[in-house]
Amino acid sequence: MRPSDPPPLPSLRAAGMRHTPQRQHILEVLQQGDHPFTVEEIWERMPKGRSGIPTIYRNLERFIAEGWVESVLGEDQVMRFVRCHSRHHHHHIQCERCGKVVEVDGCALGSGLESMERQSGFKITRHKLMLFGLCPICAEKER
Amino acid sequence: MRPSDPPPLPSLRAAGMRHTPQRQHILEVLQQGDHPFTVEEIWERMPKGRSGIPTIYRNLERFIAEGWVESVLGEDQVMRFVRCHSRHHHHHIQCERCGKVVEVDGCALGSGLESMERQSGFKITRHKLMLFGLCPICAEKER
DNA sequence: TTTGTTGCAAAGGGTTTGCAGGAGA
DNA sequence: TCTCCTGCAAACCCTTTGCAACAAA
Repeated sequence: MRPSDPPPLPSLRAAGMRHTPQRQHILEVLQQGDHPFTVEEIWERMPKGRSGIPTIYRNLERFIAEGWVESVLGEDQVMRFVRCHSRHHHHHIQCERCGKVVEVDGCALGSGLESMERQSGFKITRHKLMLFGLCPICAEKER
Repeated sequence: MRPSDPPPLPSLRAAGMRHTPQRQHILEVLQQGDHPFTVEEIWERMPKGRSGIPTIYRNLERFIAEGWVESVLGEDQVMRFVRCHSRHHHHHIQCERCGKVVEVDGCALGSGLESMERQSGFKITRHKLMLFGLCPICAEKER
């Protein structure tokens, strides 16, 4: 579990991007919230002067390409963006009550993949898994 | 594996819907193709007279509510719709080359879920998994 | 100074809504 | 006949594009 160990902000420079306040802010917003944000939510949280929506879209696209951010389509069919803590294979679990998201390293599928390959005859190359449930705090309240 | 055992067309009547040619056709299109279709692709395949796009959206929404159809967002960020063969828990595997989709009954996660629960502290209640790979035919060509 | 970035405005494109006419039962 | 359903057109809304001004290095 890694609910409270934010990774350092990635180096824009190292990824061949110029450092701009807008990029810094987008990453900070995603960094600080522990749940996915819509583009509009990110925009609302941008400091004074409020950057343009297109800037946010353009940068999210680059951050996703770098593996710093991931997009998830919620049940409400709205696209949201989360900061990826790990660059390795991982999955996100979102709390259905408070929206909090944590990352789980590694893959839950394991031998399940082989069984699905046998069943289907397919050679499985990649997958996208989104998990939903109750975080420890909300689970406690539920009882 | 169940690539070629289409379920009977569901009973519109039993679901409280009137039987209309449009509904029949939408279900038939999804039934016959073994891969997800965009709304436009369904529309192109509608017999003579071509129904309206809104009709397709409205009906897909109802079919999804009935569990007859599932929506999947492809890697190209386009929404597609597939016929669900099973009403039980299942996953779809899509061939990255030919687009064919098959269903795998049951769940590949199994004990992986418990491990993720332990790791995260979350109580996992549901998940959405999309698998990609190569179908037997395309895998053969690949070699 | 050079070139990548931003912001604005407008275009784009998929999806939804309102409403009157039409079809199922 | 009574509703439900469809089709059209328009509205919506999220996302992308073009372009000139701006700022990082």
